[in-house]
Amino acid sequence: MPELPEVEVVRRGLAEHAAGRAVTAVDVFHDRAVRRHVPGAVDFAGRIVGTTLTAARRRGKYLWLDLSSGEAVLAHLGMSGQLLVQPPGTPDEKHLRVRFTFADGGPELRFVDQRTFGGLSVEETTEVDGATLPLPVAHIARDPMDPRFDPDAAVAALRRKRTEVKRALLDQTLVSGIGNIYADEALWRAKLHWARPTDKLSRAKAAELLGAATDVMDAALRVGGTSFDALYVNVNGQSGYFDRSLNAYGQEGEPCPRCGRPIRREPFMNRSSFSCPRCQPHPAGFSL
DNA sequence: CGAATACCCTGGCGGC
DNA sequence: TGCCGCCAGGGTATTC
Repeated sequence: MPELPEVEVVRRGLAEHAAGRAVTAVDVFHDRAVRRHVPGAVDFAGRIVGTTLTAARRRGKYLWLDLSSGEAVLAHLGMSGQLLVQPPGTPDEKHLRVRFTFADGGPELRFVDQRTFGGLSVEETTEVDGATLPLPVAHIARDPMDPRFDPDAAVAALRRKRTEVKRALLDQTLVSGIGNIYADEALWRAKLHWARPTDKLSRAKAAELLGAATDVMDAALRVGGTSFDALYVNVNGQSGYFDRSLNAYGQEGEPCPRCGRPIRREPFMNRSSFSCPRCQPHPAGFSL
């Protein structure tokens, strides 16, 4: 699933292959892909055609292309969204939702999304704490790769919560970019069980956890960055090659790389959480 | 008001 | 072999 490192790979691809190009046509093949664009698909296309894509930007898992009109095309990949750069004439992907065609006659930009949790919209931008953001992103916190990310403020925000630590890690208004995969990897590195109460974490432990999340996403970006080529803006919305480096996520029954005990899987928020029973013991009073 | 839950989707895959 | 049901899960609206 695309989390921060995967979305950053896509952003870099767009910066290289889409920025600076003038759009001559936008075709929407599935209305659900633009459902967040309230005025509808025709308005969506009309606001983009005739403009030039001027830059590719990102905050957390949100991605957007600045338009020469002053608006921005906002994208969220959801679970299965891809942005692909494809030569004209390439057969349509089975789940092709939106196609951008350019004045230079070069490669098309295609939004492909099997499960349609992702989508595109054209948005106005606003200033928030010195950053220019599309309106729906205004409430999203800076992510750990943001040059102006404030680790101390993030630690304080995390510890102010009255909830389980993994819920807080996934809360995009505290720190953005972390999803289920990197949350489990960060918790494993910090030797914390996902149900530990946030407000009982020491400042140092919370800082260690956020540092671990930052490190694991940095490592994933370095690996994911090697696996896209000129045609594909991203890596199929998957984790790139980083899945080979996962210590906990998806590793149920596999030995913990640190202590050898089999990794367990527990239900969490209608999905799964993976942890080591020895390195990440249940908090006091925990029961499933 | 903050926290927790429901819901939106589709296809791959395990099991029978 | 075919089909049923489970599972993946981020963000937002709704409920508690």
